[in-house]
Amino acid sequence: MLSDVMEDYLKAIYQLQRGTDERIRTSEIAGELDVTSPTVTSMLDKLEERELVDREKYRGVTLTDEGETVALEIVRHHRLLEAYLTEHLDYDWSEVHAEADRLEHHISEDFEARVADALGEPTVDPHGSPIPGADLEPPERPAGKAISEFEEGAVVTVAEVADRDPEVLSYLADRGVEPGVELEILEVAPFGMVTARSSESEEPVSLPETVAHHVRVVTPAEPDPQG
Amino acid sequence: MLSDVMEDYLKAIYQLQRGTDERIRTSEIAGELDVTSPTVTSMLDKLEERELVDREKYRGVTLTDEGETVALEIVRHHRLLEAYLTEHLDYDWSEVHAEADRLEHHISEDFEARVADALGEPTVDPHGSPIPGADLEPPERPAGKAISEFEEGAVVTVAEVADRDPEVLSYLADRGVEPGVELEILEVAPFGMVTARSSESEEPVSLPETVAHHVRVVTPAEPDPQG
DNA sequence: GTTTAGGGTTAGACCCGTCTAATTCCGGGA
DNA sequence: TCCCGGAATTAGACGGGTCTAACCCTAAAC
Repeated sequence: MLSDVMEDYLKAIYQLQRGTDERIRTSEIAGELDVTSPTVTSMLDKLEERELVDREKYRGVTLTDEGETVALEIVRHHRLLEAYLTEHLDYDWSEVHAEADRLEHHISEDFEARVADALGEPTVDPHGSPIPGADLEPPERPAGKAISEFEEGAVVTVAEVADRDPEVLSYLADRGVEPGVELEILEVAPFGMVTARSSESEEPVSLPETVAHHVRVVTPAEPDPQG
Repeated sequence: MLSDVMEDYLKAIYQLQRGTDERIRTSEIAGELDVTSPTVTSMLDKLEERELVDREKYRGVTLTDEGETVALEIVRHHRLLEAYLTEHLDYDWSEVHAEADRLEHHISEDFEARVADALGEPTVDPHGSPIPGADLEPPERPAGKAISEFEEGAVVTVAEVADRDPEVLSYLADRGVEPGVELEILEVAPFGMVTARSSESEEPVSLPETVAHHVRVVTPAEPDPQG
């Protein structure tokens, strides 16, 4: 009987925690959900009360196993919806996020199962992000590394584009940067900007640091390191 | 900027108004939505404030044109979802109502349009209820008449089964009472119970008054009176 | 070891949707 | 016409989720 809002907090904490083992701080959550810090504090009180987060006052929170399970359920809904909308309702890769956000709290278990079935139990969504399984076990770490960690001249394959801004996604899609595409890295500027060329396009793409940060790639030699 | 709850009230008023021109009374809405009368009164204050209902204190409400438009939008969502779930996600006719209720407030205009397109712009849902058009003009009255208004021996075609209880719907579906099926009326008891036999089944079905009330039928001679 | 900047928490308020208890209105029967 | 039962409204409370203003803690700089 968690509210939609509580689920949003748990999901936000999960996303912020992604990859790291760090505690998540009040202000990060506030930024993610676009609310004020006191609002977050009071919600953390409630989540702690329900044993969905572990808390150290003034030092941030971690999800408990139970909290993580709830978050994974929401993430599973979100990513299944993204996949379904893309596959069966002709949505574009760049448009699905907002719709999935609207719906993720409101589908039944039955709906979830039917959608998963219609898609053949997929394990990644259209952005290349892993879809948690029906067992809600925490999935392996995301594939690959941020593109900015590679050197000039490297040839890599896009594994995941985790940005959520439709404008950014359209920009990338227009230039052939999407999961599965091969990229040659042309330049890595000291301030984190990456320039690359997709094998399917003449025009190079420039990815400012904030964007590059969301583009994860694997090398052909190391197709999926799994952590 | 209407809340989900406000939309629920408008939809409830619309459904209760269906067919009639009567004002809808506080207690009817309370019963429909399973809240108390004072709760309804206070919500009616807000809806009146926003000019979504016309109100006469102590005498019930009517939807304004604007209120009706909002209600029609929700009803359109609901019935498109029912049709989509039945057609593309293998839901049974009797199961779709609850899922559509969950989702109807949370789909975008874009989603609505894509679903309508995927279905070929349908005009009735799986229960035979008319789906309001994208223009949100008030649709014609429902087809046909309640089955209890016919006499013994009449042969009629089921146009609509507007009940929402999955148990009732399963009962009817099991005995072949669904839109499009031909029925021979065997008996109409004075207390409103109707017994009939579908052309596809040996067993007659008995419909208690509360169920019969939701089963609307047309005669072959008068296939769709449209009001 | 002190100071201090900046994020975190507490205090207190507000709106929404709901409830129960008390009051008021409406309409039918005498 | 008056009364009365049933329905509607008003009054007041509450929990959820949010805010602003004020205060407090932490950690880094000195």
